[in-house]
Amino acid sequence: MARKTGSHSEITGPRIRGAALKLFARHGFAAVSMRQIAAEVGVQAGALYLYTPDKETLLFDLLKAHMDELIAAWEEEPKGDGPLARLEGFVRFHIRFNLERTDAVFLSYMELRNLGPGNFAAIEALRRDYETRLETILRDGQAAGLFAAPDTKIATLAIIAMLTGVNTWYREGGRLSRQKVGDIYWDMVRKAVAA
Amino acid sequence: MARKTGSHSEITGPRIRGAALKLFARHGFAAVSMRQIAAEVGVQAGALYLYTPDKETLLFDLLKAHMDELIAAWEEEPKGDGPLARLEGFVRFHIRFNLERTDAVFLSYMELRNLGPGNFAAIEALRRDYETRLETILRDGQAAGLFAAPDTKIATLAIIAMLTGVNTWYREGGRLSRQKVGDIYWDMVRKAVAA
DNA sequence: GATTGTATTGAACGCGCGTTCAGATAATCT
DNA sequence: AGATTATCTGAACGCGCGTTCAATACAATC
Repeated sequence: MARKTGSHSEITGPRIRGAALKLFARHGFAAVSMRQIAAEVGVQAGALYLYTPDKETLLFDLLKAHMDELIAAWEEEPKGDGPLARLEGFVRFHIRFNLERTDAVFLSYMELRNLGPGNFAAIEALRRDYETRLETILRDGQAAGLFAAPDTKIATLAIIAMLTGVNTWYREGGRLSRQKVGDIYWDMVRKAVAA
Repeated sequence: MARKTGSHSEITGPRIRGAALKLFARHGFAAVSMRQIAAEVGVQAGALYLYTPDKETLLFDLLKAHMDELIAAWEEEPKGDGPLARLEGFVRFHIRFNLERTDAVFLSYMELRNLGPGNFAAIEALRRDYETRLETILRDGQAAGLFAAPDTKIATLAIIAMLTGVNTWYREGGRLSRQKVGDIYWDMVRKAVAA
């Protein structure tokens, strides 16, 4: 036996990444075996090595792709006029984007420790890159006298932690719509850094 | 060979829990073997089973003890006069307590998924218990017209996520003292829920 | 319809896993 | 001093791990 009818690498590759993302997020990187991922896709474990050199690289590729997409999506987001509108845009964007990729967000916060030093540094750099975009907004607002955060670096980390926390409790079809969640968090963030 | 001079269960038990806490936090529950824990303590793997029925229970006991201590410590904290002082007390307490137990906090947020349903529910209940204590403060302040959070339940989760985030970046001997960190976060929280 | 190249299988590799338990040793008790 | 009890060792159990690779089946091309 070998390849089944209609199988192609353009299909199997993404399916492997999708299965790995789902299983890693659900059970943790170390708790998921290559055989489980293969079973989810419907191939034998050996076939995975046509698409990744090893298990850690599979994880790294998922994290790297997520961070790249996060930054790219923010770059394509329409920029508001002035720091206040830009901050509102960031708050709503971050919540919206993260709620659409709960597995990848979970992975990014949980499994960095399973990367070797080089891979770890690469993801960390992307994270700092993203954070800097928020901090720039805060500093601009501070300079314009619109904000009065006691420390823009800490405020950046505090806001991101607060917004990312939405993923831990939000459930589709719950008490609040995504729109309303955005409204609530924007209200709190706006006041927290207000002059 | 068997027991070495001066070995006692009152010493080995805590040492096992300490080693497990450190290693689980560092590498993740699934990535740490019973043999590694035993090696850290200086005994053979079999000896661990004098102190825990299995690996998952060892994790559960660590998480349970942490949550119990968190709630007990908050109960013993001097209560401020009125919602505003109580909220300030909570903010400063949460940061201080969590910074003193980084490993346990990390575990509590990362490894819940490695518990069976019953153990998971027990820890979740304790977490909700702790959260309720903050929400009560917010609701009291809201009733007194001191606060104007758009949604006390969400504000509770947002504040806790923001405060717990301190553990991800704070380093001893860094730019900011613990006191200053408390000041900064209290400023942001106070304004975020202000009327 | 034969040839070529790609995608996949299935078996195997050495290794470490969680857990059990009979036996050995040190501390304690009578 | 001798018996008892608490503590720990060391070997073993079956099992699944990540990874490799020759063999193989299919698709595409000629």
